[in-house]
Amino acid sequence: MARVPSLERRRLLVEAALRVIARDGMNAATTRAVVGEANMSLASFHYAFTSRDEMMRELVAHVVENETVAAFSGLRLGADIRTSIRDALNAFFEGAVIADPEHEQVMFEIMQYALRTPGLRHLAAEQYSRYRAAVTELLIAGATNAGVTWTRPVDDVARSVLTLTDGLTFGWLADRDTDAARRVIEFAADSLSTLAVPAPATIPPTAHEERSL
Amino acid sequence: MARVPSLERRRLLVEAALRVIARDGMNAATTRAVVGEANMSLASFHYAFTSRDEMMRELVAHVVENETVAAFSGLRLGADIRTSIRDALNAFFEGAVIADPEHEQVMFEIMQYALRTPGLRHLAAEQYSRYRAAVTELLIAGATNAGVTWTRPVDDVARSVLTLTDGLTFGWLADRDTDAARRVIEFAADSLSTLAVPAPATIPPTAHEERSL
DNA sequence: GTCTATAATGAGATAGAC
DNA sequence: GTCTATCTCATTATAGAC
Repeated sequence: MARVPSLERRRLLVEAALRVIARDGMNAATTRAVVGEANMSLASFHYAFTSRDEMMRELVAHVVENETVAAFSGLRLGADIRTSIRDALNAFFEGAVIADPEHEQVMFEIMQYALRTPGLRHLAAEQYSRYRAAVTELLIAGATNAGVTWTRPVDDVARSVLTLTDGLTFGWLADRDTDAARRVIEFAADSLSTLAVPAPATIPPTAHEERSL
Repeated sequence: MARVPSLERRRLLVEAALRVIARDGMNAATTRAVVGEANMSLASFHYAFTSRDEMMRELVAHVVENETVAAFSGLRLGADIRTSIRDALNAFFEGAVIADPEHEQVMFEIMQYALRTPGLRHLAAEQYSRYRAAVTELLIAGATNAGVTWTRPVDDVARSVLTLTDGLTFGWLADRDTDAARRVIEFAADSLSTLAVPAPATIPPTAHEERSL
């Protein structure tokens, strides 16, 4: 592989590493396995990165930066909040968890690697925070569509959503009981929809109220 | 260390390995690190186990066999189901997660190791099933105490409990936001208590009903 | 800029003395 | 049964030829 710019090489190596990790786990992502997956020489690796640690740091940062909950994009929001939540949870479960279990497992493993690696702990928190932000956007859109408002701070609701989806994913990875997972989704949709109430008719602030600030 | 029976040695090594894993993670549990922790020679290790893999298998099996949700034992169940659930979740969170985060992280890591290791996948499912069984017992006791019954199969309720506790633990490990976790616990207690309804007065089966079977 | 060859380290496992 | 010494192998990293 001749004349590949170094930055491009770094990207190719990180992506190869992610494939190796998805296939065989974090431990299997040795430098040799990664360069093999990328069809590069060992020397090319050390030309692009000074060490395996440096590549792993970049890999974690890359995931934190680029990972989004793809299953949620293009979701059609219904008029009923309970249905919207249920559809979104099902889209996540069928489109992300069942369709690509390795990917979800990799996300768990990378999170744990970050938690175990000095200097990378903050990236775990950052990744979790990004997930929450993505869910928050969805919750706001869904509530607007359904004409409801959340009875608790939307970031708290988002954390409850993530609590449920993480636990759901983890449990399914453990025993692959798809039917049981679907029943948990119904429970989750019921629970989350109790946090929404019909929105009051939108009242523009009166002149008085505006002045009082 | 003289004249220690081999079975005892195996146990000592597995326990040493668990300490190493809690301190430094699964990858750090090399045979050398483990025998160092156990104050044994490398040769003693290979006298007790034929290989590191064999020890890891035994370690996973040991955890599956012996791990219980210690925080739940000695829990006082109240008359109100919502309060019982809330107390139990708080006992778990304060007594297990916050008091010993490494231990919870080890459980996640061992689960993942089992999922990644051919021949050990079934142990992941078994561990999850044991957890469910433990929670099921608690749910039955709690419902009896509070004079309620569950509106869904109690195993489904148990899975929902585990979904919430796993997700809660995972989220807290990610960003250590204890206040946010406490708010999730309130949400979880609310949600789970909607699955209970007052029990009908206990009616002993009539002679007719008994004969009809 | 890229690759071959190899150094340096640390891993799991084993032979054989005691 | 136990320990010392050693073997073999895979890993990360580097030096130097092209």
